[in-house]
Amino acid sequence: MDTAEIRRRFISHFEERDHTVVPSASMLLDDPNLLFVGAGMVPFVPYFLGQEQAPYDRAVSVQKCVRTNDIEQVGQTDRHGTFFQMNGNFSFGDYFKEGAIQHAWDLVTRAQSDGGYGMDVSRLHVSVYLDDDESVAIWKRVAGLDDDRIHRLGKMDNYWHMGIPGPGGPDSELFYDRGPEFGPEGDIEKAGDRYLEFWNLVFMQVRLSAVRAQDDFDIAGELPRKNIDTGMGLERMAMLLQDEGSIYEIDEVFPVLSKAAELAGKTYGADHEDDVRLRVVADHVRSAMMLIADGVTPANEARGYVLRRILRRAVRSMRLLGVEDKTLPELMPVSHRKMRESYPELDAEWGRVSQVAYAEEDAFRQTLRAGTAIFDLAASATRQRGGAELSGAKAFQLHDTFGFPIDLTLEMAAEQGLLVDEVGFRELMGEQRARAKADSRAKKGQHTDSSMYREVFDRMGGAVTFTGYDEVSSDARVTGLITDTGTVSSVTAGETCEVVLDRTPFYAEGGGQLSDQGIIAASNGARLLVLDVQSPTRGVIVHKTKVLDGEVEVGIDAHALVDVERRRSISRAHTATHMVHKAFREALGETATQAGSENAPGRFRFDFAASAAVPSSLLHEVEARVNDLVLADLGVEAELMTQQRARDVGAMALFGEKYGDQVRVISVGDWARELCGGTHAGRSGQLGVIKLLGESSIGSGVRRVEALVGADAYQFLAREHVLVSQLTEALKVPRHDLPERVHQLVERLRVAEKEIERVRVKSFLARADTLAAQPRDVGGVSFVGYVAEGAAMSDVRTLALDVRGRLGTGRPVVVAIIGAVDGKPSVVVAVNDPARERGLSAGQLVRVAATRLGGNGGGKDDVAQGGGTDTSACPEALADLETAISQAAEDA
RNA sequence: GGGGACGUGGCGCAAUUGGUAGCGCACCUGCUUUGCAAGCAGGGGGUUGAGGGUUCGAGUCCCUUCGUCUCCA
Repeated sequence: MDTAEIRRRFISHFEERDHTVVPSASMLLDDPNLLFVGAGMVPFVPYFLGQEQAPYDRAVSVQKCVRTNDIEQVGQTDRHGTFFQMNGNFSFGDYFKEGAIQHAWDLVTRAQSDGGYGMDVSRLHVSVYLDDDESVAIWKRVAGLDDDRIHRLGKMDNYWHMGIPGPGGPDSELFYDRGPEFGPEGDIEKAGDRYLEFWNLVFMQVRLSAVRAQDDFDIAGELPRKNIDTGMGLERMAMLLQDEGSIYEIDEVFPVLSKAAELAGKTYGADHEDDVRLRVVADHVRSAMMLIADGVTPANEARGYVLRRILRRAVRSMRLLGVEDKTLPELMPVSHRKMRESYPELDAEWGRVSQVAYAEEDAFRQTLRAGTAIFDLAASATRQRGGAELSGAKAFQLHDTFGFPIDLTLEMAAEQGLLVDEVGFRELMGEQRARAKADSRAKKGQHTDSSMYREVFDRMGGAVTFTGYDEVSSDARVTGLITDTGTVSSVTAGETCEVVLDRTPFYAEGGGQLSDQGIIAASNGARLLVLDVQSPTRGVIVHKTKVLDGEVEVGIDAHALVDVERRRSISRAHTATHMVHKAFREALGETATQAGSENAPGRFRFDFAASAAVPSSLLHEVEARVNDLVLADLGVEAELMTQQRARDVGAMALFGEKYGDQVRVISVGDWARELCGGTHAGRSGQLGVIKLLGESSIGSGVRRVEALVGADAYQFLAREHVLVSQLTEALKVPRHDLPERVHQLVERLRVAEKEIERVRVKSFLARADTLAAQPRDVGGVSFVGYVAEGAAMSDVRTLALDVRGRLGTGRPVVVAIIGAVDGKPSVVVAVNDPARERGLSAGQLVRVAATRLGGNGGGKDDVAQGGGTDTSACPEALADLETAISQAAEDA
């Protein structure tokens, strides 16, 4: 049974049993604590935590997941993958243990001809939590299992919680006995390879008040509504039903492995190390493809970094298999062909996905080239020293600074007959890790503590109502006050504090739109100035305020009043952003998706995916297009609809990013539709005018345009107009001749300045002849000392060298020229070879002169320069030089 | 978020303890030649990423900032 069929059967099994089919959420849920969705239940967490009311009692999903904690394990075992799919059925206060076990057992054991998985009952085992007699009884009754097939395990194995105070409960797992060839009969939790766990049923029934460790927590009481959360690893199931040895050999993955083996000229199964590499390639290529499809781009931090690492590990593994040519263009299409049935959106995104992946391979090859050069240097230096081992520090530097992977360093060193100090390398890696960990701990203490928001949330007994789509002022009640010290009951004038209201018209910063500002007026006359509005956790909107006057306490009634001008101005920018987004997609193709934006009063930034700089002609095209549509005065509508319907009407979005049923779609006429939670203008005509200011790069593959809208755009254009008028007046040419005229002027000025410089140097050097004609004899040394007023350092130097040249090398010569600009003297001393042989050094002599000038100097033996601060001392400086020369002559 | 490295003509790179910013390729002009990266002569092109500081003097040392590459979280 192929993987797509397994997922189909899973979904229809539960759909037939009244479960709502929920599409997979994006792996990028907007939770700052989560890199990626790493379990099937993650999108449902707000329901389990009671933060939101689930819109259904029963749900079924197949969730895309990525886990990279044990990325080093990939390929080493049979069942570790970075990307995997979690089949899950969920009950929110509906059926409990009996239902969950019943549904699971039925699907697993029902005949394949009857829509089930048809697994061999004699091979199935289950585990339950130690004292969960209830589950044991159900398993016996429903499945008819004997005691020897039901294993009671402890908290480490069979108790579930989220690691934080909240819901928890025992769980029950289903195992499949793969047979004696995978190990001896025995404890199912120990013999990892023989008994494979493939389905975990979690019975959420208690509330935990404290969690100290997996097996150390306090139970506060029963949950009022008990929930079911299950997870069946789709890849593991496929591996069992297809009777393959590992998840890398199932129908969705193996073709990539096979293609990689073909490219490398290897036979899978022939060599353990090669096998591991092939598995890594097969796994990583698929993970990377799915991540990019969800909107991740390679970067040096957070999610982007994880993707980069996955892609580079794939390329690197191919290299270790002996393939140095580009490999992703060969491999990723294979993965695409296998995954498109379950993920049709891959087809629409394929252009962008492949482009991003291939570009990253190119970037990595560039890094490897640079790293190889540095490695070669280090290797030859090591050999020259007579060493046989590359130091750990060097290996670490290659890795840390130049991104050169350690396994490649090892491989290349081996080729050159060198060892690598791996122990030293790992120590340094450990130090780096410790540094980063210590840092993130230090940061966590002060910032990410959201417990006080949760406290306020619990007290409210529900989410804050956002009224801002319909009104800009609302009556509300103060439900929470938070200051630096935590939650407080009141604040007074002058204090800054965070205010939570039960309902608010204030838009919290999000979706690229900046927050509203305004006033909150309490019923007792106190007023608060709202500076910023954020939503630190789902369901809570926090106003960052300064108390202007009076005293505010929790529970008081208040009137929240948004600064309307600012709101309108921001809304115009937001609508303009949508229009520009759509226009870019028209002009550049659907790959030009939004990568971020900022909507501020009167201006906006729009970042989007593009492989190269956008030509200015295209910018003009986009600008003209959106301004046409501003004039067309299209209506702007907001509408709630299902995800499916949003997709049908062609709304732009990364689908699956929200798990909720309803999404909000903003339409500009019939032209642009986009998922959006922001506020907008009523009609496009209200935007007035949109002016794009320019385009730039903000990272590989991402471009940014900045633009003005409305009054700000008009003012900008008006200022530009004035500027041009001033220029035409000053240059006395028609407007359209301005560029040519300026170009001419600049060119003529350049030529003229060059000519002046040439003449100036020539006339300055004219005196060299005179100076060279009358050197003074100082103790047998021909000495020329001269003060050139107004001459800068470079002129002084040229003159000194010129004069020295004219005096030849027939006798000792010392030339000293002093110039002065802006009251600062500079001096150059030039000495010829015969003079140097007599022990005269330009460096020493210049110090004598420069010291007298109130400064210092230095240089080489033949030419040296210095400077000072006292122009009036020039004659004395020359006199001192003469003394020093005659002194030296006497000593010699 | 925390480290490391690097920012110098269009591109690739140099520049001794701080002491006139150079080289190759590309470009322009002329000559020579016209068979696979042609030669010769001449020439143009730089606020050394930006901003401060130290110094007589900063590409070089110090601080701030921006950007690129990279590792760790």
